[in-house]
Amino acid sequence: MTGPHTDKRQAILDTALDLFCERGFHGTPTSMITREAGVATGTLFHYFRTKEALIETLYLDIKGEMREALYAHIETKDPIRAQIQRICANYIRWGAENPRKFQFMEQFCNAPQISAHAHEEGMAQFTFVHDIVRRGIDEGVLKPHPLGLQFAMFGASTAAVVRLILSRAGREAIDPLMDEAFDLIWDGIAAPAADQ
Amino acid sequence: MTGPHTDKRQAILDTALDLFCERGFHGTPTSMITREAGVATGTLFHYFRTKEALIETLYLDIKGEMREALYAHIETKDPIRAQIQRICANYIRWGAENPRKFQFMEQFCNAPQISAHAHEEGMAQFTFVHDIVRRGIDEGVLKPHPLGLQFAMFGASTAAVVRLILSRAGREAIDPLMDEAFDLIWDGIAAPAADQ
DNA sequence: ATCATAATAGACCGATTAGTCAATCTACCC
DNA sequence: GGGTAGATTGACTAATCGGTCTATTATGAT
Repeated sequence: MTGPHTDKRQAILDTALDLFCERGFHGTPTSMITREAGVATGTLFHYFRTKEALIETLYLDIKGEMREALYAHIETKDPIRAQIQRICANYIRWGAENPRKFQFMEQFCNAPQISAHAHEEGMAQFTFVHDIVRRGIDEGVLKPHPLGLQFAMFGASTAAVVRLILSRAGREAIDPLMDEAFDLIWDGIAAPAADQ
Repeated sequence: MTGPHTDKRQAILDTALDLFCERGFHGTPTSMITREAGVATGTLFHYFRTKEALIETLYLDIKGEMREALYAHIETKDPIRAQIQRICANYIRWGAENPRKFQFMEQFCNAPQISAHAHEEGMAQFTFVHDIVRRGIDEGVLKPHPLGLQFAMFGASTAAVVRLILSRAGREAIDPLMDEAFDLIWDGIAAPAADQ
């Protein structure tokens, strides 16, 4: 799987991730990507038809990786609270361990440079979170507010915690902050009598 | 205040706001801005020294405007809960009524194209929110979590509500959603006994 | 009427861009 | 060793970019 083939392609993707984060899409010339990656300009366009195709591949790769991370150790049989806590912890840990990829998603998850089709495909990966929230509402564990509202607040709050952790960059352990954050989030979305 | 002077300068700012939102900073040529605004290239560089100066002016203008909106009808003597509800409502209404400006702030509030100095100056406008949250924690009305965590969650949740409203673009009244959203946010950050 | 200053215009310039292309290199099969 | 398909290269191009410059017009004070 790691031949001279995969190496250069991956070097281009890795370099592009860094540069797009730091300088934006149009702010990063393809010539800069290839120079930093140590390949020729032609090599980039051998693997990716256009610059847009490159960022779209990057976007879908990372979104898939993120989905895998969020989904880890989720047991459908567990109570809703435990499942949501798991997702929350998975998200925060993934973000803290992959700051570049987290930053990339924040910057480009609504960017016009990425086709609407890719945005849809990326979103579709997270229906399992939607389903869990819906079940929580149906079972009366979560407040009966609109699903979209609950989902949006849950996602936004968790992302905010990651941002906060990254801005303090390793100056404190993340585990206690993670638990405190879940308490805040849970109290917001859970029905009064149901939080254990 | 509205001479032929202010007109063209404002036309450039208005057009730049739209185009930067739709296409990003580097994705928007100055020539496109001037064409859409109906002025000559020279006129843009008469009012703004560089393209960066243009976006920085836009950024600080909007951030100031936003601060004014958030601060409206805040009475220091009111209870903390009422003040936070007011800010929350002000924010959501401003975002719903100024979708372009809201989108611009989301996209560029951490963008590298805007100087660190301008970012600082922009942030400094919102210390009054910080102060209210701190007072809430001191008085025991809000949970004793770290100020940064409380502040981040409050801001992120409110922004998420605006995003939700904008994505549904006028298909429902915003007032009920606004109240529901505040309930969620408040239950998350408030101390158990203190939500009234 | 005169003059100074600011507003406006758009042709123009050097630098930079995304993407091409013909040529070479590498790896592997027979 | 001969052949083939894919990987790799970097000089090259047509187009576009941010910004300059000079010229012209509008405004207003005296």
